[in-house]
Amino acid sequence: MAARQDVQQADVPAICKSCEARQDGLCGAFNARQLAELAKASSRHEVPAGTELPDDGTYSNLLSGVVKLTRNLSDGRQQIVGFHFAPDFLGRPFEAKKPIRAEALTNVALCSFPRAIIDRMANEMPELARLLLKHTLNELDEARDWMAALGRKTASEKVASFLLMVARNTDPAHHPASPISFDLPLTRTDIADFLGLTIETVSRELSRLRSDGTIRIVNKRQISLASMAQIEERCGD
Amino acid sequence: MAARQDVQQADVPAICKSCEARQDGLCGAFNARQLAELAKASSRHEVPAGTELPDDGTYSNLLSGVVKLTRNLSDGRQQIVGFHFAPDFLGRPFEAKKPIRAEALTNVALCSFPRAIIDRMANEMPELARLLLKHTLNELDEARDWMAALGRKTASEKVASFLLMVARNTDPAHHPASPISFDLPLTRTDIADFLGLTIETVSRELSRLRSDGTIRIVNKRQISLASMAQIEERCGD
DNA sequence: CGACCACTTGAACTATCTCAAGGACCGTGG
DNA sequence: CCACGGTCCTTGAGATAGTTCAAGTGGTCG
Repeated sequence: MAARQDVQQADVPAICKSCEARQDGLCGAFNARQLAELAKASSRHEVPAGTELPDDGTYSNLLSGVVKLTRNLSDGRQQIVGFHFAPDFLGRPFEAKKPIRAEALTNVALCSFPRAIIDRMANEMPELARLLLKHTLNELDEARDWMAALGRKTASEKVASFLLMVARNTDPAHHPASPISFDLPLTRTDIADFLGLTIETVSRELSRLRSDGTIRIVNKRQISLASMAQIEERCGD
Repeated sequence: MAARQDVQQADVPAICKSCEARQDGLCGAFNARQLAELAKASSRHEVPAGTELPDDGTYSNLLSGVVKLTRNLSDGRQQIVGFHFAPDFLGRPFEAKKPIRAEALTNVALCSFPRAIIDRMANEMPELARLLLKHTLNELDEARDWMAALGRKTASEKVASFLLMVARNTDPAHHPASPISFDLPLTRTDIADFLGLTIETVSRELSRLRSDGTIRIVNKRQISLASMAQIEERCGD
């Protein structure tokens, strides 16, 4: 077993060897042979912040950066319905009935595959199908968490919950009692569009959390928290 | 091809023959042999309105009735994060991180299977895995639609959108221009918990839609619409 | 330096909530 | 049959969280 692992390891394509997505992302499901096949069809590219990522039927590993997903009402009101942080996986087998736009919030690096390859592999590999399902269920759970936040939390709880989410994505293994600081990959407008608030309210609530001593605002985009646990108390759930 | 279909048809378990879920629900993916295997392990039962459906590791087809899914904040605030209408499919392979409660809103009939059987079949049948994924993606799209509604719609648009959703689930094939009437399977409290409003606001907005002439309130729980198209205009999207 | 952009802060406004009262319906028990 | 209490819903009046409008700060870039 250990030996077989080693052999496989040796055959892993060079481009995949250092790739984060092999551990936590989609590619963890593949063996060396499958990775080699995928690597042949994959293409790596980087896109600058602000670029819209067209829904062109490819699947991608998000190697670095942050992507937002938005739904728009007809008169221009906007709601961010989700984020992708590295090493998430983007793309889906079936079209959404109402369009959802994906846009890079930061510079983003992607490793993309044609849809057909993943779809075929999902047919052949139950564990890949299972992984895709698990991934989608996670997104569903997150969407439902935010439904509860949007429907039932106060502005202050929404902002705290948002900061906690970013902190968790910055360092998933962070100790709950120790301080942490991170850059917000979003403008106030994006935060407002995510939390269902106005930018003024977001700004005011951030100021309030600062005067509370719950957060420090280092540099508009850079926040530091005394601890995850402390902000968690403000989230209302 | 037609002949083979007939042979399969003949072997379909009696209990499945008249079942709605065979057409639109999960069981459409199975052939007669598979249905026979499933039917042996399945159990049909009915539960009265108000019953909590425990997350006991079974999967179920919802044969009739309506189920709500709720998330609660610690201080008792409640948000409904989704509904299941017949012939939806309930149950999931992986635990949610935060608990979600399912409760029957009306009397409900279920056809349940042990998780292990479905999970095994999903491993053996790529088209079942695909159906489960498609189903989950649909739920995700719906959750995101409601995120946009909760975050960005006015109270009046929320109520209109809710009525439209119920109307669509009552008769998915309904002509957009012709009148339709239906029973609300929810109390005002449930509607409020879904839309992130108070019951008073829900009541007032319903009254307003009635004086607008957009809806008729026949009997508190029974609503009739002049047309789907008309209510659609009030939804804001 | 000046213009611009993202952000903050203040003050007035408003959509929605809260609190309170009353109506309609329903089952229960006399 | 009616009286009773309970639940669900409606409506009104006042309170408030969050918005809107407006002014001002600070940083960045040409």
